[in-house]
Amino acid sequence: MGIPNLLRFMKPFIEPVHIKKYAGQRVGIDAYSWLHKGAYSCSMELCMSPRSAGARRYISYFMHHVNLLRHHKVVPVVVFDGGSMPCKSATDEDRHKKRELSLVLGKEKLEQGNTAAAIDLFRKAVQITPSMAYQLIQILKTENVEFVVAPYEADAQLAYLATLDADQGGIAAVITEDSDLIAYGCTAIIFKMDRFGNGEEFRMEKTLKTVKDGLCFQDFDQNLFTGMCVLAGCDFLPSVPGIGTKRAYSLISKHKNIDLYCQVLSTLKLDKRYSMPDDYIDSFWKTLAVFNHARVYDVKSKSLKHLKPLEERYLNYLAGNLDILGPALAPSMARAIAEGRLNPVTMETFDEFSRTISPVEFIDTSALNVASQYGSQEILTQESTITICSSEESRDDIAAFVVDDITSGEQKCNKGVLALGKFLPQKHSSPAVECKEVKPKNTPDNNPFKKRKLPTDQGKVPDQNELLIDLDEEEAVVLCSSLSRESVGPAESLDRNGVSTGLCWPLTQESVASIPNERSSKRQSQQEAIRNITNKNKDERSGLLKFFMRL
DNA sequence: CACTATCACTCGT
DNA sequence: GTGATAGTG
Repeated sequence: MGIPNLLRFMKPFIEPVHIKKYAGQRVGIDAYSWLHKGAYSCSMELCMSPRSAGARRYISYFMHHVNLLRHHKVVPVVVFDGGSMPCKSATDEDRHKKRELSLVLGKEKLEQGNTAAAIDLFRKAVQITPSMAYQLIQILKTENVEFVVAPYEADAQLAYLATLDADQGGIAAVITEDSDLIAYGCTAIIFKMDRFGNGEEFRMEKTLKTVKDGLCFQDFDQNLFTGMCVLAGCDFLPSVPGIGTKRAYSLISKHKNIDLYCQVLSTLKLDKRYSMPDDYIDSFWKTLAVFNHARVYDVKSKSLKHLKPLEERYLNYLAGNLDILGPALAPSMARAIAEGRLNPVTMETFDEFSRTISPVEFIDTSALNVASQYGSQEILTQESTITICSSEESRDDIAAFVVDDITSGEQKCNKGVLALGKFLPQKHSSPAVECKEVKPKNTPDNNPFKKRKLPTDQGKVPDQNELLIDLDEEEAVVLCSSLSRESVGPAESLDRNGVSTGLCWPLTQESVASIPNERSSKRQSQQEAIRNITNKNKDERSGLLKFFMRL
């Protein structure tokens, strides 16, 4: 991914940094890198049962890092990838095939009972899908975290934002794992940020000024620097075999101050050592054009723009074939994509039924995930249905682990058990069967109106260890606020052996309060109305559903 | 000899 | 992503 070896090559110019350096400033986040790392923790679930609550742990991972930034008074701006670039399709396909292969092999290993090998393969098989991004976006919205979906590459969008002033929506730095940001000429990049906020910082101006370890970019400008990156090979264009970062650097160094690369390239072409594809020079120019002028979304004008204004020489060169910078999009489309309403890959609106995660769920998983580390019980939540897999205790004893334990740092299990009796669903005689019938056939089973798996569910042997509790949002909020104490700061989370696994952020009262209250009553009327329209035709139903879903 | 390509291994989750 | 090593000009 990115430019091979570039980070290693740039090591002399990369320094340790802590995120608090950016306190009070806006910092861009390459969503893909955190989504990918987060997906590591639930790769098996994502592969085998993507609709399960466990398959959403990546969201907790992501929000943990968002909260880390907010804790240090850094304003996160999350940037998602949009559509894929035409010129990258070869690389994309390649990766996709490898993932599918891993998935098949992983399933095989699982059948053979080799779980360890299966998990390993599932990790290689995880894909970050637009749907995963969409689900995260719903959480970001409720948490008031700014985000934007890039029309194409998130990297280009981030590099663009880094050129803007903060009051214009700009960002002071970018957090990513992708060295492409360097090629895009991003001014400040934080790589390898861990869960404590420590990372490694690259600054472009500094790099272009400093001489270190025999490396000198003083005669480089941004364009030369990007040219070097392209020569070394990137996702859009593989390098000429035998050329890596070092030779790319020395090639550009030798020809420095020569504003055209043609000489560099013709030297390369004449060099018998290397076999350069005939169309390499052509591709090189196009690739350089992408890194300089890729299409990005401009929040202010709510339309597409170029990363850097198009220079005339590119205009001539590309001969009107600007699609390689990302095909143009109508402003309305670009906006719908940027705001997360339109799937940038399929260009279809996201199915409203697939908005799966209510703020309630996030709160629960955030607080309870940590809590669950104190005991063997697994706590799953899904929508406002809170699933608690517990031991054989009676209903009233079913306990959510209380966050108090964690925040006080005590390593006790089940201390401060919260009796859930009062939240039990008796008053919701809301029959599961009715809800099930209302559900349109093609709706993903993770929609808010999905079947409620009750222990008494017909046709299914109830699992004695599984108890599902139906909460409406108001109740859930009460539950959550008692779980997450007021003004809880980051707390250390410990594993079963008492070893620190990092910090956690149970949501604060403030955060809980930010959930609009009217939602709960709306939701009740929703459910009621839905039940009443069981017999109406599908169109009418889906229209009504859509109406009620507009929260 | 310097460099790239490729492998196995590690980390965090 | 890193480090070790084999292969190359």
